[in-house]
Amino acid sequence: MTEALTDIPPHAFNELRDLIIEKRDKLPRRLAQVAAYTIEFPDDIAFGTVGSISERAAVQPSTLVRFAKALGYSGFSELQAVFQQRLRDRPNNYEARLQAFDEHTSGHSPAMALIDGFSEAATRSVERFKARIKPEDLDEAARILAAADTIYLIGLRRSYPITAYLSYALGTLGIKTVLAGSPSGVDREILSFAGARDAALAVSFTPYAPMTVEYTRQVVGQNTPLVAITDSPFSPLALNTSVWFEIVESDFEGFRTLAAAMTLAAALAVAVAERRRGVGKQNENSELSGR
Amino acid sequence: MTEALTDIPPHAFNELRDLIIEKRDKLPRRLAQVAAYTIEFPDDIAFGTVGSISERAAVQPSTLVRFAKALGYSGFSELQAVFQQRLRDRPNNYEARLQAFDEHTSGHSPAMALIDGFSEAATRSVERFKARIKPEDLDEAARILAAADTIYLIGLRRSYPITAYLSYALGTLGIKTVLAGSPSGVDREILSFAGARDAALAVSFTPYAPMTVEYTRQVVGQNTPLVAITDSPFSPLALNTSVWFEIVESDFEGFRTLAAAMTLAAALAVAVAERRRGVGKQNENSELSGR
DNA sequence: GCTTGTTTGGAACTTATATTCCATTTTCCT
DNA sequence: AGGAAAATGGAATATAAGTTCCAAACAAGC
Repeated sequence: MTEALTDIPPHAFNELRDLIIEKRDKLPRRLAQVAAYTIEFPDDIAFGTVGSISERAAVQPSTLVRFAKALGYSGFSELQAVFQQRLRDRPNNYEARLQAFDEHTSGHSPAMALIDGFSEAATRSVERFKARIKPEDLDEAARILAAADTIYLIGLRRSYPITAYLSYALGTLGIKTVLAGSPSGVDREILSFAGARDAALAVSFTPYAPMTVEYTRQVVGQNTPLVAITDSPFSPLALNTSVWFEIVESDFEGFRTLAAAMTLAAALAVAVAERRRGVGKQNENSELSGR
Repeated sequence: MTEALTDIPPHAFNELRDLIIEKRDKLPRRLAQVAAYTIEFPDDIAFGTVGSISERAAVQPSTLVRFAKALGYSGFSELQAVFQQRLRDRPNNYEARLQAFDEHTSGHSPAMALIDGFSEAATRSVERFKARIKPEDLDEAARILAAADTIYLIGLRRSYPITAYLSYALGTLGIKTVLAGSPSGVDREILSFAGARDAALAVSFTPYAPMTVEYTRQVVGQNTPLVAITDSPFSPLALNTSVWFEIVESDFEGFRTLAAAMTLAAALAVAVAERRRGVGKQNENSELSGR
């Protein structure tokens, strides 16, 4: 019988492709025929039905199922999901054409230079952040914040959008936050309520806003655990801090974006929520179930 | 019965997209909802089943069939074929695919999975934004905002960090702004001062905060020029707007980042500042230069 | 050339998918 | 407000799909 020849079949298209090419010679005639067809017309595998594909590949429908099983999948649908995943969320024809259009109509305009510059700065910032972050820091920060009764968010000026976003994101996740630094301006009184059972998250970049530093000292003095997001190990926020993240944003024309800090904020919010929810379910990557 | 409104439905995705956008306003509520979903998640239409799509779009399966028929197709499958065709026979940007898969399979710890996921979402958002933006829109927006006496910034909830950032960035560039949507909450009175010589910038994403829509109507009613940042041509902000930007942020585990919107905000701030400086130099006795 | 194990074709079966239909709700007009 | 028309939700139905099964064909070893 044509049993599964593989332990775990690949999820990624590239691996599957390599597997098919490698197995090709060892497969019986009809299955090899299918293998060739899948390599030559991957789009057809992604969109067709067992009936339509088998017709075009000149085999029986059952042969397609056998082929999938020979590769270790439970059936044809599972194999097909890999071919579909390859086409999802990719830049498509429509967008590619738009892009081409934009590039040759006004690729050199001053406006486009700004867009390009800031886009590149954002992408670089995010990439560097990803490369440098220590996952255990994220875990630790999530632990601290998840254990907090209330999370006090401290951020002024350029950092304020970050804390504002965290306030929103954590709020939608059902986590209580207090946002300092808003134009209302009664921050010190608000922060005086922070205690050991709460936690604070402070964000500040060079040049550090004196208020942020002062507020941070205050809450630390009240024995409130602190998580900091800043841009240098020498930042005043990095001292007396339970855990801190270093975020260095690339700049363009002297302006720094917030892309990396925002990315960290989003990840942090979800990490906290997941931890609160208990260990919850692991992120199942079973988005492949379609059809 | 919802009869076919069209003679022959389009075969090409671009035509279909235009048709949907055009028809959108004339369609009943649920069908309009489907219209918005098809524009926002075309890949899902291409690959999903009636059941899965209807679930994610929060409508009944029958509504999808009705939608297809309202557009002139014989059924949903015929409509779906157009969405599939769009993804077929694409140019082989094989490198991009390889890269995407490598990134997708990298992270191992749950924390790193979050970082990777949001980083990828941020990068994708920025790339897509860069590909789709029309530089002349940026020029036009900069012209409007540079000519303004005061710039009124309207953004609530998820959009608030964007306007908060703009408030900071424009402020450091010496441009007068008023930020609505802050927790202080006296927005309507503040916005009532906006006039024809000012300008407003509104930011809102699905689900549109009713307050944002209301504020926007108010300032437009006061003849204040409006620049909007939103996520769909169907957004209430895209109507009655001098110029608007479409920002579609990729999501990860249902959470959207702000990377693309922030990038646009940064570019916009600098573009406005540059234009002001330029105008000031060119005609020094201009009434616009004063501030 | 016979036997054994594998492969293949095609029909039967089972699952799930798209579509239709109808009762109910909502909207719009008088 | 009252009534007609349109729209909606949800179950029922018909269709199509994927999968399994078995007999026939084939290949390999004795």
